[in-house]
Amino acid sequence: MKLSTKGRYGLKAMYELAIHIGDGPISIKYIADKQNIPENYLEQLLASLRKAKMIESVRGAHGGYKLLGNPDDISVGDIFRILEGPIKLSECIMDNEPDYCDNDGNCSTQVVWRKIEDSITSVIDAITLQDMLNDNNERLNVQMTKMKERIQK
Amino acid sequence: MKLSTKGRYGLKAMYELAIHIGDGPISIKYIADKQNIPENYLEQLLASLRKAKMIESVRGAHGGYKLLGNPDDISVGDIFRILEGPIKLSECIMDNEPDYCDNDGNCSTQVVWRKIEDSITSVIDAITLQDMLNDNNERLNVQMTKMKERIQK
DNA sequence: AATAATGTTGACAAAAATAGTAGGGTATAT
DNA sequence: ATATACCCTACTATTTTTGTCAACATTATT
Repeated sequence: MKLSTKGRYGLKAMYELAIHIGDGPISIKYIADKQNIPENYLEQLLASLRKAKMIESVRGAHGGYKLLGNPDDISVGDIFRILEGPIKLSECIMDNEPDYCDNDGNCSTQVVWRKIEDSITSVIDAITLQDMLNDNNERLNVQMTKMKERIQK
Repeated sequence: MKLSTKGRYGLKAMYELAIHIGDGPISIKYIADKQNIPENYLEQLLASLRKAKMIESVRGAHGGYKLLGNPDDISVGDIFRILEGPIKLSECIMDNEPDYCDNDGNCSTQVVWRKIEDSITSVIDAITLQDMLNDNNERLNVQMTKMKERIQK
């Protein structure tokens, strides 16, 4: 079980935009370089995010992308659902064939899938871009403190 | 984000074996029919589970498979890890290149992956085959009660 | 007005993973 | 013996993922 690059690249790109919020539009090229993502591929991901109104684009020279909305209001789940589709590990056959359910192990496994889905959903919906920025700041602070201590010796 | 058929088929098969625990060996064909899985494909999955000592096989006529161990001791996580590999949504570049970490958004996203992984792991390790059997019994009981009520009217 | 930087779009293609098939072998109950 | 059933390996088809490319549209700058 692993995540596709869409989700990974997408989150990195959005995080990069969150870092540079207020800096004017950020170009695809910059994000691609910084986060090591193929430029032309990233282009497609950003297109999806733009259509979903999560970012906006500025065309022409000095153009690029900006977050649409506050890092506090954008969750990892929002991004994933756009790029990876809904969190659905397995279809219930009942969805398509309402009259049929053999009830023989299928419902039992469905319960399992649903529990996993719910767990993933609650995690990704709880993390916002702002949370990621905060986490990173904290991590940097810890590093700083360690370095200072080492210098003082 | 979805699960591969390996995990889905595998869990169904193991559940089927759990239902028939104590009944003597259950054949691939029976499981395949019951759970609607291609027989030859299921064969491969069961081979993996056997090599992992989760089930044992009896060859020859009237042969088949049996759970090795108690439904209480077999978790969904155990099954998944055999069939789908480890729950690792993304590699940390540090794993391969210990000297390098650009620390620029990568660690921040890593934290996210890890949280999701942990959440999934804790769910699938908490559910055993016995839990699934119990859930199913409960579901059947509820249905029974409803039917009785309807008949009494 | 010309140019360069940048996003837009849609089609195409390579690579990898997934899912399934096939067939010849081996063991065992009857 | 024969039928049943697991064992193993190789192959193939399909789908998904991961890109690549090229022609185009928009805008800042000179």
